[in-house]
Amino acid sequence: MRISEGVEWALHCLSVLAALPAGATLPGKALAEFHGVSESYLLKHLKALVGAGLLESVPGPRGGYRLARAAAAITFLDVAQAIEGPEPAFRCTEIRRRAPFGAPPGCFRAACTINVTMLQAEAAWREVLRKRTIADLATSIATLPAAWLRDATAWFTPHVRLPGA
Amino acid sequence: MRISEGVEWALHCLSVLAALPAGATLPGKALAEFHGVSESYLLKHLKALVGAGLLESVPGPRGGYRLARAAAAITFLDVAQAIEGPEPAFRCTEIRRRAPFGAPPGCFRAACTINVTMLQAEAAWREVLRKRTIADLATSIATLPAAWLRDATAWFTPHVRLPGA
DNA sequence: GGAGTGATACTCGGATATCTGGTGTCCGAGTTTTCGCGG
DNA sequence: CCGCGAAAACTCGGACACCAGATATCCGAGTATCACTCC
Repeated sequence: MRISEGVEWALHCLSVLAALPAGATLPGKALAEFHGVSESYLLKHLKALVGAGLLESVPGPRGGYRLARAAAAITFLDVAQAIEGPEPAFRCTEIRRRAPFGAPPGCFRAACTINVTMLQAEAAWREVLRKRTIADLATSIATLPAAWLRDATAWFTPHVRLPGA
Repeated sequence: MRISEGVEWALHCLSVLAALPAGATLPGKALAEFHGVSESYLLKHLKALVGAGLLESVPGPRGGYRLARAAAAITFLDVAQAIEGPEPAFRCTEIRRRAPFGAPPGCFRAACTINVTMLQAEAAWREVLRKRTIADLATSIATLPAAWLRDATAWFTPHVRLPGA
């Protein structure tokens, strides 16, 4: 079991976008350079976020990405499912039905206990992620040293495209 | 994110072994045939369970596998970690440190909130699996139709090796 | 000086390679059984 | 009839291919900007 690092990238990018003025866009190139990752590959993940309705993309010069809705309305679960897909991690293949002798009809009408348990565990996992939003990340970023926040703001400013300008 | 189907196979095999008389062994060939899966590949997973201390293997004719401890003392979590490995599914790569401008020393002393949250979600996942044991599977199997249980017992009997015999 | 127009530069989007890890298979090491032989 | 021993059969264990999905990259479509020309 392994979670794609695209989830980590997406969460960091969303936290950056949440710190921008309302409506402002930031190109993927800036996001990639800031995080020290491949721009081309990051775009692949950002595209998934656009498809999931978490981001909006603006084409052309002065374009980029911006949040599609309020940061408080974007949960970690939304991001994880946008990147990893909605399917559960555990998929029951019903091997109990493959016994070499026949089974009476309706024998396995009840759901497989193994499957039920694994899905319960995943539900607990999702429940934790559903309670955390991108807005929570913004508050935690505010606790970083003021010097770093100033440097970060200075670095981002030339790349930010304000809506009215 | 995807859980190896080896976890499903292992859980089903353990539930079968838990239904045998105490100390009896069952060869991997019978387990594979019963579940309709590749014997060679199943052995790979059973070997992992032996390495994790959940199963004991007996070599030679009249050999096979048996539980290393009581079914009630083997949790779903033990099985999942034996197959998937102990590492967390989410691995923080600390991309926040890669900003193109320097960071003051000790700037990121606090743990990354993203990492903390993802690990909390995994902890919730593990907590559910820690509460379920192989013994729980045995009780759920008892609810299957009596006809099927009789057929299953009849099919397994020639393959079971009792400890004293 | 202002409007129109073309070229330009920059953006995202999709199609295409590469690579790691799970999946599947094979052959070898070890042990118990079994059969044959001798006493 | 009983004990001994070698061969055989069956088991697990580890090493070797194969394949799907994640990773990484490149090129093309689209749009706002900018410069230039003309009125």
